[in-house]
Amino acid sequence: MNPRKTTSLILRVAVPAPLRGYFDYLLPEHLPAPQPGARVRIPFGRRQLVGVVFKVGNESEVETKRLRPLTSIIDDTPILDEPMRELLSWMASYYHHPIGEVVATALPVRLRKGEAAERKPQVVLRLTAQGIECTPEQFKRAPRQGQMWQTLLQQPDGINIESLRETPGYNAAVLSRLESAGLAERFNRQGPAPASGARPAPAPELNQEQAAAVAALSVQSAFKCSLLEGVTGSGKTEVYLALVEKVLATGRQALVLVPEIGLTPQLISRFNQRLSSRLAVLHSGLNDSERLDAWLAARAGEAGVVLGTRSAVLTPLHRPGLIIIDEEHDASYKQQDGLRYSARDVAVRRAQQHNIPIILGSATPALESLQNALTGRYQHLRLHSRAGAAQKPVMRLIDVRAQTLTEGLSPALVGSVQTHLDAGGQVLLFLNRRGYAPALVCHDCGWVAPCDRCDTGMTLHRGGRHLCCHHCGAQRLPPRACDNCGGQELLAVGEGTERIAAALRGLFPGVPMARFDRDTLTRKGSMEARLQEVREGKVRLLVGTQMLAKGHDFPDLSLVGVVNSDHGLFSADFRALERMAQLVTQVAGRAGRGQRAGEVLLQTRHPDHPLLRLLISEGYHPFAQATLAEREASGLPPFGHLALLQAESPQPAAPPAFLDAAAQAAYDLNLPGVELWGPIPAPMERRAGRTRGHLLLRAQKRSALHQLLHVWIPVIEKLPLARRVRWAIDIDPQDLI
DNA sequence: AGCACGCCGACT
DNA sequence: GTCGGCGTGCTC
Repeated sequence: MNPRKTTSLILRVAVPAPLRGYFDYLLPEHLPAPQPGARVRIPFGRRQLVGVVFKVGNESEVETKRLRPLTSIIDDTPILDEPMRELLSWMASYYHHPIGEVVATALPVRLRKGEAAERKPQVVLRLTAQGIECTPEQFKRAPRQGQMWQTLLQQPDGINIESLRETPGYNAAVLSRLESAGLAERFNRQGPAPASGARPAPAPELNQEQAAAVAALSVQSAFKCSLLEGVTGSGKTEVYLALVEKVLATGRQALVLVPEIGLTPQLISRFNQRLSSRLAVLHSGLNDSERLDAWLAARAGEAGVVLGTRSAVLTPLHRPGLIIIDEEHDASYKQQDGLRYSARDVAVRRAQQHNIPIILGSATPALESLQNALTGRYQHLRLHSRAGAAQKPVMRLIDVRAQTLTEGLSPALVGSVQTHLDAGGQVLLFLNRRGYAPALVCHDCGWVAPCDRCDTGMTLHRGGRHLCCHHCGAQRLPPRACDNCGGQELLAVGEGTERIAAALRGLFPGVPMARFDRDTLTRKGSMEARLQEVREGKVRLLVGTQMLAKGHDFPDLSLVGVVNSDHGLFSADFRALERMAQLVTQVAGRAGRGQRAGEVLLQTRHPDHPLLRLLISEGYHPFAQATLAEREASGLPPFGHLALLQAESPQPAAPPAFLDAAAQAAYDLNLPGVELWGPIPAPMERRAGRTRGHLLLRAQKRSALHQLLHVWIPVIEKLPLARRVRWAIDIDPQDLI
């Protein structure tokens, strides 16, 4: 079709709808031409939506008479700059996702709704001249006013009312008394708070390896991807801080991404204390206006450092200078619904676009990243030694096959726990399974209490008095008798953290213990409080799931016991073993970070598994290299590329029918270089009342895969069966479940 | 996704 | 008689 030209301007707009492609609009004569990157209000069907202009021109594929005029222009300056628009269109084409939805995920909610891209004025309280001249004696009979006065006296530029509310001893009445006495006043401040003036804390001296890494990385200013592979405790964060410092000194910004679980108040305050520049923190706890504020501060360049989780990769930067991805292997960088992007991969693309260096850091790199480092595509830097006096922990396997277990614990493990407790150490037992027991089983016939809506059994909680499905959240009371044979003897089989904790209470009475899992840590901040108790030594025994595996420093922890190391050894998901090795290595890294030598014991029923043995005796890196060889032999990532078409529906017949039609459509396209694996039922076929199916696509060359997807997806979309299922395409899928 | 249109079952 | 069920079509 020939593009049609018109005399009036035509705007190509990304519209927030699950439809592929841009939509064109006419510019009404009374309006000035908006800049690319500006938001506009547009009529869409019977609705008014907020879209972003991507192109201003005079041609369209659509007949001019079918084009509608836009309603109004929201921004007179672009809200998304050119590199960001390019990144977003790259994401739309790479992840085969509608551009309008990609753009929407990059915008804070308030901007999505069309609100002005302005920082809301902050209400600030400061002392008046009269207030500054006060003396402590004047507050003798009003101690709470005195306390507030002291606080304000230390901040001559004033304190944001919002943050004042969170300071200890805040009281609205006290505040208004200071104001009515003319000692304090409120005013509105637009824009950034002046720098605190506090001097950053001095950097500790780097060891030789850290210094070498900093030296190697800080000479780069153009695009270069580096893998910083440093064992747990080797002090990667110090390397990051030194590099961020250097980037800040050149007047540029650093973007630092951390896993969801790693963005702790501890980490934030460490960055705050060590860096002179303002820090913008982006995490899930922010409300809409805080998020907009951080976003705008980053875009304006007021924040020198942007620290955030996955979605922070799309934060606009005024003068980008460096990107760091900490724990780059972490699964939380991959979004699992909607736009299924990998923040790590998007970050690499972004660094390339800005022509700036990017650093991927991990003790247990993803095999994809490791392979890139081994082939020389990435610069490979390694930190072998632990910082300070810490030593490498000793790892051993415990064969539990011929042992009598007490609630899943072997005599050898229990004995070691006792030894370490006697020696004054702390002990952590790790088990990646919460609840009391993973199954309720009939002693007579072997029936397992199932979830009604999923193909799985229910987990027992509260000492066995409650059943809960970990996949759909369904809850009910345990049956009194077997549904199958009526047998009265129902047994709790297997162990969860709750049961291990109960067992330890019996085995080590009087030893203070804490359990860390989603069931015991519901409130925000309760994790921090409990961790503080651990650091103070008030807790000697720790039981927990993977939320304990990462990032936390426990100087007195001397023994880590992995209750069950066999998760992932024989899984349907080819990545399960890699993830298990990462988790085991991470949790093992908690031991022996202080002066004590650490010991790590892993209970297993497969002590002869070659890769498990390799991991225990040689460590993660040799394990990863051996696993890479296996992947190469089978053509799996990183030696081949995958895309996954998923479908689900409450009607069991719909997903396979749709996937069959989709597979047929792919064969009909007759494009070479792509293998179709399936359709097959998903490993857990029914989940939350929906039946799920998979069609996996594999190609040796990424380009072949994307060529197929490019023509195939528009065909799938129009399949009549597509309306009967919920379907999604996942590029570079992480979880095949 | 939304939203409207359109054609068949049980009810104020 | 109509209120409303969800199949189908459309959005520059």
